[in-house]
Amino acid sequence: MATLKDVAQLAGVSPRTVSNVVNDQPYVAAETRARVEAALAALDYRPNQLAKSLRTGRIGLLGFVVPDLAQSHFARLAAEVVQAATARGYTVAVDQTHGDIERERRLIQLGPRGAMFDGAIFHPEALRAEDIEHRESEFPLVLVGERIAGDHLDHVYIDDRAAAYEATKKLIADGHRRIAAIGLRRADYARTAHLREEGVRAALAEADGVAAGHHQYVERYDAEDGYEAMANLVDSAERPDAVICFNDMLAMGALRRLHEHDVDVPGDMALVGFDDITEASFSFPPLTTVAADHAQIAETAVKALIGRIGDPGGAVQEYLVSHRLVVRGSTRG
Amino acid sequence: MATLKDVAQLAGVSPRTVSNVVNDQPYVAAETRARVEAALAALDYRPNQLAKSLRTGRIGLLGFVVPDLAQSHFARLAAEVVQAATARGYTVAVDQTHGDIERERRLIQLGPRGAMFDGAIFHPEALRAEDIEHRESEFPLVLVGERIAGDHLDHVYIDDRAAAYEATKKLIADGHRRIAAIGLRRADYARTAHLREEGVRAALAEADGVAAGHHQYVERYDAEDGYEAMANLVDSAERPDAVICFNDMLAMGALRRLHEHDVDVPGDMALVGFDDITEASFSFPPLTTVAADHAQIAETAVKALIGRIGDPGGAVQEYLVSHRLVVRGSTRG
DNA sequence: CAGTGCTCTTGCAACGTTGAAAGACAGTGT
DNA sequence: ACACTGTCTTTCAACGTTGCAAGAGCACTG
Repeated sequence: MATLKDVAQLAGVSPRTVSNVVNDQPYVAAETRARVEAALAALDYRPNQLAKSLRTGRIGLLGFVVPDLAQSHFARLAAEVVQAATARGYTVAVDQTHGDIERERRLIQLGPRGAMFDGAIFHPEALRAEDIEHRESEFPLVLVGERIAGDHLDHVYIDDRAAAYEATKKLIADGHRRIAAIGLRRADYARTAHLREEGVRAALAEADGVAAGHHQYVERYDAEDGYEAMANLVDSAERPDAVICFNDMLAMGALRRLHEHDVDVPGDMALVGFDDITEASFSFPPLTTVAADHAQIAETAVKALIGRIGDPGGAVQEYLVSHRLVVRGSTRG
Repeated sequence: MATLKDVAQLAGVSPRTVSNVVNDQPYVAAETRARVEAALAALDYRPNQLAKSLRTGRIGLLGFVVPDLAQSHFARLAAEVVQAATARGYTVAVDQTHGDIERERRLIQLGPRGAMFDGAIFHPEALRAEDIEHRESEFPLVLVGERIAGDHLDHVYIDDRAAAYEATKKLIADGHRRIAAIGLRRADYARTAHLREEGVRAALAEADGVAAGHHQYVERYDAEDGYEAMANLVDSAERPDAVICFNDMLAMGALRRLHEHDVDVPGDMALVGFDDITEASFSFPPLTTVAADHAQIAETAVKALIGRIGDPGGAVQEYLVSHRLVVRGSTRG
């Protein structure tokens, strides 16, 4: 692998001049530039990014850390983050925590992998507010997803309360009269779940003649949990005629249970999810769901992170990203 | 950020000794080690990976390059690759080509991002055999997916021909008598498609009284294409009673078309896909599909790549990974 | 008591790049 | 002839680490 020195020798100039040519500095004589460029081509010179980074302090690498890349919500986010980062000259390294709280704590403190990154975008799963409050590191970090950070870290989020409120309103408008939610959490750090719950309750409280079903608590947020939760509802004496699931995987599981019980969706029961994962549009019926704008989240997070890298001391910011209800076959209308 | 030098000064030893402590070298006196460790803790020393890499030549970073991370097949692969690489002390950087052939060509030659990686795992989309034959770079690269490399690059693949053969055999065994395929490609570089086609034809040729349906050519491999292709089959005079789609997204699109035409699956028509993406288990009915072992592919590719990094000149190898038919509701039996 | 071997520690240079600043040269004005 | 300006080029050191080789101290050997 040719270095600046090799090229310099071949072209008969100093390494510094070669560097100037490579980096398009002014004040290089046309004749010299030509000679150097010939040498560059002859040796097939490619700059050593490592050495460059060591010298300049900028690595051009962003971390993107999620619980599990295989979950389509995170995969789509990752795709958009890579896109947005690439457009700005950064490469993205991915890491998975699998919800391991120790790993997440370490990450918050150190940044991923001994901070071989300029900064990171992090979607925590198990982390709590207090973990973030005690953060000492200066490592540039932007949080996505759960809104647990208080005022301590930059954060990109959607208005979960409003989204749940709107989804519930729509079910009421469609004529449903008993509405349950699947996906509540008891733990007080599960902010997102609580906000969605609030939204649902607010909408129900405003409506006349609409009852709340037996809201279902779950441990994880996967299809299995949705399948189990729906078991409690489908044969209940007070079976709801509409159910809001706090993510799409829960809804997928719930839907499977409904199929097995020959419950017509949305005739007998309407179903709404959250996240708009790709599975949602291929279920039968396709799922009505609250879609955050993945591209906008990614774009915002990357921009925020790069801004933070450039200004480590600046004021912490929150970024609100829009959402919308994607109406498909699992609801009427 | 504290450096070896700072720690050395505080501990009253040379930087080299601190390095020895950090890297657990033998021949450090217990007393010295203790003093250095105290200093390390006091200054919260963390090694600069960049400097280390510059010196040692090993970066600890693997590239993983796919057409589009949002596609669940690639997302799952990515998740497993990250897992396997992490277990071996490597970090994974992800890049997307979106099927851009120029980008893929560049990648084959240079490695991603000016080779700021130790090596890369690459799932090409548009690349052809001749692009690889003319490769000059020594950059450690392992291919996954399309088997286009000939003997020029390490490659991890499944036996597509056998997989398609087995799937077709199963349909025949289930009593289907007219079997069509969706997903054929005209271009001669689309090896995977051709192999699957061969497998289907071989199984059909062996069977008595089983006809081939009108095999469908497609441009891309997405739901839209499957939806369109099925339009040609569903109302045809010679409607097949079973269809093999060369990936799951094609099958998803086909399934949607069947729903719209009120065709019972699998009663009136059975459906088989390839890849076992998560969507496949949540469609209605859930999709029977050929599943490659993602974990095994990832594990094999990472191992192969790390091996290649350690031995750039070694003989090129091919790795065959197992597959199996996941039988779900879209087929009988 | 020189020679040998063992443990522990250090100094130096190097990885490939760039920032800072000085040097070389030609042209211009006085 | 001299200072000054502007263009072009180079020198030097530094980023933080580790490989190499040598040095220091000590005990044991013959």
